[in-house]
Amino acid sequence: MAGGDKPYHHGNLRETLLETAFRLVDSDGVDAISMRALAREAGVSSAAPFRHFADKQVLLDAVAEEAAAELERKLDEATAECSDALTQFRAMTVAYVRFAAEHPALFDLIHSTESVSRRFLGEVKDERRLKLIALIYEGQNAGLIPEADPELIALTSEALTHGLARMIVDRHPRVRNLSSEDARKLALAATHLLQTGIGLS
Amino acid sequence: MAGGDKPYHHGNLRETLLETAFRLVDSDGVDAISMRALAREAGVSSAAPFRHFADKQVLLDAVAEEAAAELERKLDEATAECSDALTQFRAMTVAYVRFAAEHPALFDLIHSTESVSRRFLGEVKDERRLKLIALIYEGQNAGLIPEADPELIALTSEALTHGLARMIVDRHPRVRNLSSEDARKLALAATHLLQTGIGLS
DNA sequence: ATCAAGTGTTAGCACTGCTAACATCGGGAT
DNA sequence: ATCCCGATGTTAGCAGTGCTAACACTTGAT
Repeated sequence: MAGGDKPYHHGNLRETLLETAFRLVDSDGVDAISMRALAREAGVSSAAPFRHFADKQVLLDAVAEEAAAELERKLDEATAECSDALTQFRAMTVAYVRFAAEHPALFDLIHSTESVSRRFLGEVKDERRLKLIALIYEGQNAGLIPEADPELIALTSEALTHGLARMIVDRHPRVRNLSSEDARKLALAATHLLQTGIGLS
Repeated sequence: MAGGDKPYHHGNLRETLLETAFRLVDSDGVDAISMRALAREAGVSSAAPFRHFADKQVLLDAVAEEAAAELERKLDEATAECSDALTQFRAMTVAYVRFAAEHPALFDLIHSTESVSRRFLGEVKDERRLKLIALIYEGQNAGLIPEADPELIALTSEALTHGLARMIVDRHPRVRNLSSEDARKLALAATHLLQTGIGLS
């Protein structure tokens, strides 16, 4: 058999496109991808991708979803080995900032993709927020945390984490060119400071 | 004279393009602008804009610069009527978040434009950070603020502010569909919480 | 008056997202 | 076994994009 003759049907174009797009976004940013280029890369005609993704945005949504899942996995890994809730929270913050530092384009895509942002941040992260709020209640009952609205305290923590991550992604001068190890230290220091301030420790 | 005959030269194409682009980004987002559309809008041929802006990115840089200046103006206005440094800091935070809530696309553009981000955040905001750090030193000398690295404390405050703004721009579920009045309250509450925690008040 | 610089024009290239019409394959009902 | 139909591929082409080259007009300094 002359092995070179590829079959009429690709086999699993959808996943191939998704993986290629994921890699490309991660390395070169979201603007670097084009349907036609993806098609070429997969050795397929320029119209083929549209059999699997209604339009470019749908493809990007799918990539964002994948990226969100990856982030989620990293967060799970990070918290898995922590015993108490407080250390879990710290580990999560560090992992979040670290992901942003290591995959800025993916991080950006996740948050700029309306549908995914809604689903991921809405559903998945809600249980984490509930955990956090539970922890805050706990702390308040023990008299360790001031009697401010727990939702507000949770939101403040999230804002700090997201802000740190964003400053890195946006290449804010103060935080530019940080190794992910530096990012880790910074996240740890900032959250520690916040927690010390708020009274978590 | 038959008034309709427009002259060969537009007169001030550059500024017209800039203004139109600014308005369009603000209302419809950065993806809504195209050189050709801007040219049409200005009643000029599609190649004309390139006499004034080497490429699209340069045009966007200029818009971002304008937006950054606008933000700066808002921050100045906000702090102008405040006496003590602490109230100034709070007002600045509120104004920053408010700008993000009211002009998400411009806010986004500012931070995604490498050159402007470097200049604006690097130069202009540096003096504000110095002010903030001075305030923190003051607080530490008076024993009101724990002896953590002032730079770190300043960075933490900035991260919180930027994070809040970003959560709004990114339409994070928790802060979605916020009126700018709500944004004001939220920013105030969060910074107050942070300051209370850190010991600024 | 002339000439160079500045600013506009047209035409066109290479690329993009996307669609329509047609081709091919594979698997389930007959 | 055959038919056929849906899934998935193809080619051709439209409208739009950023950008460039070659040319035209205007204006101000010499």
